Amino acid sequence: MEFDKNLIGGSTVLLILSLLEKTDRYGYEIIRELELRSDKAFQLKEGTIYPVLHKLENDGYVKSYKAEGERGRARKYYRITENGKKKLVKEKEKWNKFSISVNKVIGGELYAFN
Amino acid sequence: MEFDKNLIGGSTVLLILSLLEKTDRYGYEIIRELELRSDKAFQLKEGTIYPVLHKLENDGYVKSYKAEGERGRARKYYRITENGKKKLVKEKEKWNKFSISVNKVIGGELYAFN
DNA sequence: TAATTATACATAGATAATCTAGGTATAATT
DNA sequence: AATTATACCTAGATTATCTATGTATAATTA
Repeated sequence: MEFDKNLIGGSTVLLILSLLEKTDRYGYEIIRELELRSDKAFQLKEGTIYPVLHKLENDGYVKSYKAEGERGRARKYYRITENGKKKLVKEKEKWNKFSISVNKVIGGELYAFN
Repeated sequence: MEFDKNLIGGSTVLLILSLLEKTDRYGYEIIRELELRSDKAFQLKEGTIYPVLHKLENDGYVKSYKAEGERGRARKYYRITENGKKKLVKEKEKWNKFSISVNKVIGGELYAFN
């Protein structure tokens, strides 16, 4: 496949970086946000998201910092880096090519944002 | 995730059944056809496609039969079954929900068939 | 005519993404 | 005091795809 598993097997990197593009967020929040925005289609597990965030930080695409929340335990916020923004552009391009290709094969409906 | 890995990790089942919906095909042909239709975006390996076809047959979604080709070794054609057609409908629905959700999260462009 | 190439099928083991299942820590609610 | 919600973390299981290799047949090339 031309698409690596980060996209096909997992669009998680694309989704996480997309959220971080607009504002800093913490892991737990990302899960809730994805659930909300996707109408419950995305229900990422904590066991999925935290290792991905660690890898993203390790790869230099995001940078974390600690901050207190109103409730519960202290939060670890993630901010997208310049490299992360470049990565996001590439991931979006891959997703576009991938989804267009799938639609070509399966018959090609039209999908609008709403 | 609501989407099982057959879709997220692999849209192969969706792609293969979509091709078989129109006409019977053999494995090697499916690889070439996907490559062609996707403008080289999909370049499935034989090590991927044959095990998937075997599983699809085992699950009753396709049925195979032998036939001679013009060149090379004898071909093994696959025909989609009634259960396979039902499966395809579900896989398409999942793909639609998935791609719409991704587009909502990443900003929502519009993707047309062409 | 011998070697190579293209076609065509097949499988074992490696790799990697996600999930399961457990754990820790803190504050609010019951 | 116990439970619930928030918030983080990781080890191991599961599974999809790829890598690598092998077999078989016919056409092409040297």
